[in-house]
Amino acid sequence: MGRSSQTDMAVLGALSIEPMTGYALREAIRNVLGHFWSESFGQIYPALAGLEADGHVTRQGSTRPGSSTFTITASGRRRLRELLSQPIQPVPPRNGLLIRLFFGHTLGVEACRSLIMQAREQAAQQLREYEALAAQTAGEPQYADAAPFWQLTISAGRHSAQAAIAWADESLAALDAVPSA
Amino acid sequence: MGRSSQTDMAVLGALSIEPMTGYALREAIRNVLGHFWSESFGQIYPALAGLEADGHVTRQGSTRPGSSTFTITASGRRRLRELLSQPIQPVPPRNGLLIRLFFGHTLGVEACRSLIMQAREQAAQQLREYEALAAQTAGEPQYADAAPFWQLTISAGRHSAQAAIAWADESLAALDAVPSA
DNA sequence: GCCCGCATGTAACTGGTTACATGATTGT
DNA sequence: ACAATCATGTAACCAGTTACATGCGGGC
Repeated sequence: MGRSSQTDMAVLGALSIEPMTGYALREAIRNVLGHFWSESFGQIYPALAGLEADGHVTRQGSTRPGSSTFTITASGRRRLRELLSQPIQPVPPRNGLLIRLFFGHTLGVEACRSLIMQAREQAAQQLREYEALAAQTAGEPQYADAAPFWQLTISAGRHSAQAAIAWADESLAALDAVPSA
Repeated sequence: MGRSSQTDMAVLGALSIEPMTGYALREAIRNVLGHFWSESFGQIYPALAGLEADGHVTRQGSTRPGSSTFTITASGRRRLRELLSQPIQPVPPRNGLLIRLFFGHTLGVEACRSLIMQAREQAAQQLREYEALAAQTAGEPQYADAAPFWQLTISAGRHSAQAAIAWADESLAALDAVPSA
């Protein structure tokens, strides 16, 4: 199978903004939703095929490779609203950084310090990307009614990156007080 | 199968603090690591069996149900250090809240507002739990050398919850400026 | 005697990733 | 001509969850 309502939601959502090929869809999900969502390659095409069978999307151009774009239908928009309204599926947490720090006494203070610095740099990098993204989003008048919502997601990323940086600085200072084995 | 080095890391880590039964292990992972890690029931026992076969843990008491506790061996501790030193496996993001907000124009302003308020309350609840946890951790002298590291993970949770609250408040204000369809 | 919590395990299923296979188009 | 990129798909595999099956021991 490899088709879940989660994937359907992302695919229909992307197509609700503009019609695309499957390939472009994959790029759009990576580049635009990438900061908070991901779909693997092998899910998008089966999802599109299923959505087409259900009449939620139609295929323009031939079935033959190289040219077909997918367009969302009215029933597809209805389905999208339905999917968006479903309760959020909680994801079981799996934070590779925090579990290593939790066992930091075993891992060693120096390794912990280096992990935290690494995390700090990643967050700083993300922060720069969010700033760029915010500016870019503000400058595209054709998506005026969706833009405020996009800004919410960018703002979430910014807050979380800033929190990560503040935490990292605090933590590095705290580690200085720990006897380094 | 159902056995990954990730699970081994969590199991060995927990047993490095004190010997436990498989059942207690599950509880410990849920209650103590729960804020940033999870292992499902069906993974723990196969992992224990595998670790026993590899000589990383030993079983005290009989094989018969009801009484055996697992203890980490010297080779288990070595293996744990090895696992903790491995590069962090990046988890593909799947944020159910942000993807709904991204398509907020389709979902509707009111539904978005309600999702954000929900998220805010969850974060506030978590914040209270972290405060309690921090106090509790500080008051247990037998784990004195591990406690500073545990505080790091609690601090991470606190920062992230605080960021979520600040973001939610900002976002609710921003939504007031959006024409409510 | 019965139910509940502790304890150990297995089997089936699902969701998701990776790698593979194929071919068209475009630019150098 | 050759490489890179666009494009569509499938098959095999893996990780993780859920539900099921079983039994002991203690309290009501």
